[in-house]
Amino acid sequence: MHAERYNPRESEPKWQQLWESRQTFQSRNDDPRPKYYVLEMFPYPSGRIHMGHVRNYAMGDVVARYRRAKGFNVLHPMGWDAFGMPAENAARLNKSHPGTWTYANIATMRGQLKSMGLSLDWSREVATCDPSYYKHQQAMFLDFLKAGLVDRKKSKVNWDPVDQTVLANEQVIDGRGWRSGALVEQRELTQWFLKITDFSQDLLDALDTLDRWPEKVRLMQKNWIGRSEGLLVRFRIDASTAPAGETELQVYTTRPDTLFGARFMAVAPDHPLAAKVAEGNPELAAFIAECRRMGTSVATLETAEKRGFDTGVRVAHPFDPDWKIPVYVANFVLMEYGTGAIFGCPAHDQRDLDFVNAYGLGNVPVVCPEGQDPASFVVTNVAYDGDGRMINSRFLDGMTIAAAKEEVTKRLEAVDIGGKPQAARQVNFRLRDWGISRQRYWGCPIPVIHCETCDVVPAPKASLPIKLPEDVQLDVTGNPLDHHPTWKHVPCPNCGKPARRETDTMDTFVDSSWYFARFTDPWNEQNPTDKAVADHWLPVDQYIGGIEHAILHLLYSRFFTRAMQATGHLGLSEPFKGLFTQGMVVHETYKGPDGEWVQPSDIKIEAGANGRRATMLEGGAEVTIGSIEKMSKSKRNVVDPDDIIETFGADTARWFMLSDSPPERDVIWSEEGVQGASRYVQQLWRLVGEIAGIAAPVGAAAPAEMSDKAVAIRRLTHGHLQRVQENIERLRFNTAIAEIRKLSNALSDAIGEVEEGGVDAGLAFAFREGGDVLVNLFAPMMPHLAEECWQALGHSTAIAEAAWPVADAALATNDTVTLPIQINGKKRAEITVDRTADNATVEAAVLALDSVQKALEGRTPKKIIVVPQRIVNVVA
RNA sequence: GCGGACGUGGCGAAACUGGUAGACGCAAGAGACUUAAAAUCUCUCGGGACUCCCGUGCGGGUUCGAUCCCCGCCGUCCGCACCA
Repeated sequence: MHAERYNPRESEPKWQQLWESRQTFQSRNDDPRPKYYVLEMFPYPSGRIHMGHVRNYAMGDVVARYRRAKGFNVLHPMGWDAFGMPAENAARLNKSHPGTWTYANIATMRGQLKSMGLSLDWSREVATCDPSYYKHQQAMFLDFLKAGLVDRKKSKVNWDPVDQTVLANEQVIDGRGWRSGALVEQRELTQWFLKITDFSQDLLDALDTLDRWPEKVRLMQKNWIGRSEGLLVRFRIDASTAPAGETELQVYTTRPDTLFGARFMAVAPDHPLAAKVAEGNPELAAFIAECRRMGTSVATLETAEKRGFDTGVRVAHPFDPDWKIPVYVANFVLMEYGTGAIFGCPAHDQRDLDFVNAYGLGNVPVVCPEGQDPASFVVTNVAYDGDGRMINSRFLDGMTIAAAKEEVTKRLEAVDIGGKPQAARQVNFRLRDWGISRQRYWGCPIPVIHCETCDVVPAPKASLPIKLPEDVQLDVTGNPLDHHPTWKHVPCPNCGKPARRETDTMDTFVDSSWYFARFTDPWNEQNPTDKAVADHWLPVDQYIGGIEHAILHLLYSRFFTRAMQATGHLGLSEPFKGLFTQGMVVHETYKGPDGEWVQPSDIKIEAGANGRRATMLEGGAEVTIGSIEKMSKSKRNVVDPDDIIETFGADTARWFMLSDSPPERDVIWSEEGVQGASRYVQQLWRLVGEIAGIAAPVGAAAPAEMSDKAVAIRRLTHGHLQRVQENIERLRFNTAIAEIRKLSNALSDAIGEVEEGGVDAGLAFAFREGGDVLVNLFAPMMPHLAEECWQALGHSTAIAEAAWPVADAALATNDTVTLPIQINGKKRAEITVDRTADNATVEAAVLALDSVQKALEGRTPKKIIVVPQRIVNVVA
């Protein structure tokens, strides 16, 4: 007997157990069916899952279940991005071990994810903090080292004073650490680098092949890589002003055409020439020191005024040995980009203009906009960086910018100074190598040994994994590994003398740069991957995660895949074929009587014709409803997925997450919305019960004769089936859900109409088909309810193992179409014609209509436009 | 400053990228059932001077026809930011 209400609390665990016992979602590497790899960005085991996870994994699960039903061998794994600072902080607070905290969190969150009913292959679960995982990461580091993809160098690094560690450029957001939010300082340290810049050009070029990535992400990566084409120009230093041993100054420019507009040269405060001059010039030394102080944080740099210091050094203009140009040290020149030196052309560069205006150096425009009189064209406060013709530039005058660039380049390439041309074309990238050294305990140890005799020695592969010590003292300043009494002391693998281990660990972004490959063969003890297996599964067909990883994780993973290809671990260079970046989960904020943030579960909202009003559940005090913001602990506008699953069931939570907004946009979590979803769950349950009562038996053949009514139901069924399918494939979950609701509404209406008259064989068949299709359609979103309904409809196997229904194209389209008729662009009538009717027939039929003749008011149509199966427009 | 996206009812949105603007839902209102409430069911729901007209941020343009294409504004959000 069909129960009146569907009870998710009873049903959901029941079906989860069935799937688990039948290993429904385990995928085999030797399955001959076509593969489909669905992956959601794996979570950091922070303690509990949040609504963002629910949204992310609900989307991935729809794709996985849909593809499985479509006959693909689906890989849908889950793991844990388990190294990182929070574990260390928590362990220090609780006086325990980061691993204890991490594994406890993993256990909790695994349970939560399981309660969501996700179709995951848990047999492939990995945690990056496990030696069985990081062992392979260490092995790959050694492979990369051997292949020349690793560098160790002293460099200026971003130092996070709160986390007490180094950050990569990508991890500094607006001058602050991405995790701690602390103002980042600059420090000189010797660091390990992965040579991502070896692949700058390829990482840029291959963006064009990622046609299933969001345009926005591709553009962000393009800008981040920051390619520019320019010219390296050597300026001769005037001998009488040159510091000892200095003969030339090399600059990089993308505007060699503006060379005749040069007013000054500028070098970075860290430039060797600046240091040379400063040796005998205390004032300059002081200026450089001040620049360094200012430059400790990126944030202060942004607002700083342009300042400079004349070194007294003069260089000769490349095209005029008598033209001497002063060399400044300037605070706005970066040592890290180009050569750390520029030539300043103030008329056509805003920074240079600001600089000359501060120091009274003047400017000469050399590019004149089209239509401007060259004689009267002047630049005062706004530099001109647009197109135009060359002026005041001797042999370049009259040329376009492009022609002038080419001319200058050719001439200077032909000049020989000391056996080398005076200028060379050069491509520059903004992208820096990836500094991966972190001065933390809870990360993957870098597998090298420092020996006084042999210098840096790679750890032998047989010694891997180099495990973190269990007994660690975390309440020390600096790196706990470095402070460990014994861990770092090892004999040199080369000469056997006492040596010490590298105590820095790897950036946790290294861990997440290859986990997608590990999932393909997570049991492999010998190697990070089995190349053949990895090449079979990869690339990931659909990757889903937050936009916040547009650069960091996604760029690192693209690099890592290339590095793994270069070292023989993979046979491909792009890891993610399809990428989808989902929006955040946001929620209203509430403030109590004293202006304090109040959490949603503590208030009551009443809605009436005059709007909504909120009060405290306890005491009834007035609550102010505030703006809608990303769920965050600080604003207390969080909703716990556990509470929702407990109250409404996982299906309701999943359905609401998918239904309310387009997936790439933010979704507003609301109590009303969840209740709407919950109501729909019950509605479906009742509808399926009614259908089960009148439907033909499972597997019944279609009768030869069917009433119009039955055919109409079949048409609806197949039409909606086709559209839901299309929408899921395009990841348009919200519109897929709208189509499902249309089908259930239609079936419900149809039942209401036939009840009195009884059901003939045709109708019984149509309802059997409609009910089955309906349940299949919502099964990817609400898998537990679907199993229960599937059973209620008389099926004895699980719907999770059922094939997707096949849409009958003939039924999905009607024989006739109803066309709107416009008179002069305004809709005036409608006409129903045969789908295949030709334009002449349609025209005649339209003109024969009374309503059309009336609207024409006796005018003769000038033109009739018939767009087949769309519209008719009569122009009078 | 540079680059990009977006702007549609009270709200979330849809419109197969040039073809009936507002599907599907949320909220609200009216009614039915009920002693009552919840649940459920039915109806209304962009605006107006309501057989018609106006409406997709604003002002123009192209077109038989524009939410969609072009030009110019306004606003919101995001990314990068002395990158030479």
